[in-house]
Amino acid sequence: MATIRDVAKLAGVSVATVSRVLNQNGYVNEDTEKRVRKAIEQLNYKPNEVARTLFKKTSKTIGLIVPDISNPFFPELVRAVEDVMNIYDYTVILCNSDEKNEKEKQYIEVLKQKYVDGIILTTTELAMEEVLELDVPVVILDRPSMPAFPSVVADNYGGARLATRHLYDIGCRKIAHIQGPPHVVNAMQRFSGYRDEMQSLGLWDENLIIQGNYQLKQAKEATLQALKEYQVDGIFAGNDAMAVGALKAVQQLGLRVPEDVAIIGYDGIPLTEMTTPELSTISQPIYEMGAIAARILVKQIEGKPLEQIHYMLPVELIERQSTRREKR
Amino acid sequence: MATIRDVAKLAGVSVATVSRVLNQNGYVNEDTEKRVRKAIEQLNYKPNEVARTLFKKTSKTIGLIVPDISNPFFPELVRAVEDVMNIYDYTVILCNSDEKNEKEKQYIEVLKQKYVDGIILTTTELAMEEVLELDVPVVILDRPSMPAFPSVVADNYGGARLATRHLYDIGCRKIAHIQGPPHVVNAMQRFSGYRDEMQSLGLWDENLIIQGNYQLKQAKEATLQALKEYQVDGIFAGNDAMAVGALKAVQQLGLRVPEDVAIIGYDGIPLTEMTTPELSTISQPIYEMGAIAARILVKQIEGKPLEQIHYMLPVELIERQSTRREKR
DNA sequence: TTGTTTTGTGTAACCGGTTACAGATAATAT
DNA sequence: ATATTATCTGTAACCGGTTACACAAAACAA
Repeated sequence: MATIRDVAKLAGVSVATVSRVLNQNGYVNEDTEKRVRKAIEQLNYKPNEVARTLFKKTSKTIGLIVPDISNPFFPELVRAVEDVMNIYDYTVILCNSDEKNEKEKQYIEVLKQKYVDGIILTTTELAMEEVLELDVPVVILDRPSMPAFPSVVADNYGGARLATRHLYDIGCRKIAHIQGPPHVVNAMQRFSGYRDEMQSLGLWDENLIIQGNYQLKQAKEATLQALKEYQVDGIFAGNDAMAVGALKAVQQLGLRVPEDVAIIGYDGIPLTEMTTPELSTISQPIYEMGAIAARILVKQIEGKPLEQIHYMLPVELIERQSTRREKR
Repeated sequence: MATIRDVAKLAGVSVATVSRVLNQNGYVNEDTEKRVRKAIEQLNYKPNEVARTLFKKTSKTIGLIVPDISNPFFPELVRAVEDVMNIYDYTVILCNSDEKNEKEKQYIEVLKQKYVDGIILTTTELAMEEVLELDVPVVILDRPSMPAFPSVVADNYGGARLATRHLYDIGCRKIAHIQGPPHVVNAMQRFSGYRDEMQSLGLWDENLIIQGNYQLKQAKEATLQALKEYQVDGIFAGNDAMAVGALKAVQQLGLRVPEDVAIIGYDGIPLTEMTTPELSTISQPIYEMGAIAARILVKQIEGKPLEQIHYMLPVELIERQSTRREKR
């Protein structure tokens, strides 16, 4: 691979001049520039990003830490981040934390050693001291955070109320909630929305809470159990995977969806359109969340002011077959 | 951030000695080493990976190019690669090529400039000169390649014959095939398997070929069309998303699955368990493919010999409700 | 006792860029 | 005509590691 010194020699100039041509700064005579460009062309010279990074302390790379890319919520998010970063000529290092603090810390350490210019974190319970110590711009994505860090989240609480209310509107009165892991903040926010709506409807009953751990299978089993013990005519699942689990449980018991039990999920992943019946859901603007996170990270990196630090994006009720029945 | 020189000063030694301690090579006196380690501890020193990379020309980073991470086949593959690379202390840069040659080339260029130690390519039709020019180890994943490059693929041809034969075995005689994009090699291999099996069964009829472009919606529309024009009692879809499309089309026409039309997909993504009825499919060992690709990339990087260059992994028929009926 | 090998450490060049600084020339102002 | 400023280019230090090489002391061999 040709180096800047090879180019300089071939063009008969110093490396400084070549560097000036490359970075389009400082003064360079037109003819000189032409010679340099020709040499670059001839040698098929590409500047070494690593050398550049070492000196400039900026790598045109960011880290993106997600719990698990194979969880269907994240691919679209990751795609959005990558798309936007690509526009700004940044490259994305993908890390799977499995929600484990230890793994997360290790990744952050490695990312810092590699001089990443910023980090987007989609994570639960990162000890905040760690993050505070970061000398790197950070954006917290999907998971609500401390006020100090820019963040992009969707309106979990409002979405949960919306979902619950929707079930009420179509006639459900025994509305169960399948809850995500207690240590995941957004799961708790969705639970709060459900609880508050149920209370204000005068329907609150804590027996109607089902633990699903954000997993299809666990949600299915827990729902089977719950349906045997309590009467239920509507289920609000904390995410779409669990909604599918609930759907399977209900169908397995020979009940009809939505006639006997209506079901609504949360997230709006493509999967909800693939079931039979298609699942109603609260759709989060997943791509937009990723894109915004990426954009505000770039702004921070470039030292530009953020006109807004916390983004709470609205969610949308998507009404499909699983809750479609005549309103009473 | 502390540098190696800070450590050296604090420990009262030269940078060379510190470097020796860090890399556990050369001779270092026990006491000296202790002093150095203490200094490292005190300063919370972490070596700068970039400086190291510049000198050693190895970055402990690899590039992973996929068509589109939000296509449900890839998250698991990516996860596998990341998991394995993580074990070997490599970091993964994720790139989405959208199957576009131009984007792919740009990524490869950037990756090279960043001194990645290797690249895993999941791509269709990269002009091979580009790859050949790579002075970086490469593994081709999922897409069959030229003999020169190590590759990991599943048995597309065999899987397609298996799927087709399965439909025959459960009694189907008018077996349609929903085909992926003609420029994608694995789509064509699956088609070949279908064709050969149909021919050997004496059932071949080219009217039974449906274009689905690997997309759910297109597959659904095309299937609706096809079902109106021809009689069909079995559908083999080139991937699972298209199988879902077919399922929706069949149900929309008021036909029963599997009684009137049996359906089988391809890939074995989690989605196939979420539909009603659950979809039979040809399951590829997705995680294993990714893991093997990562391992042979590491081997190449470390200069170890590969005991095998081309891996063709077996696929498996997963029989679920969409093809479950009494065999005749 | 002398020669050889092993152990331990430091100096300085190197990886491939960027840029502060200096010096030279050309253009413009006074 | 001289002072000032703008343009152009090169030298060398620097980013933060690694390692070839030199040298000294200790351990061992003859």
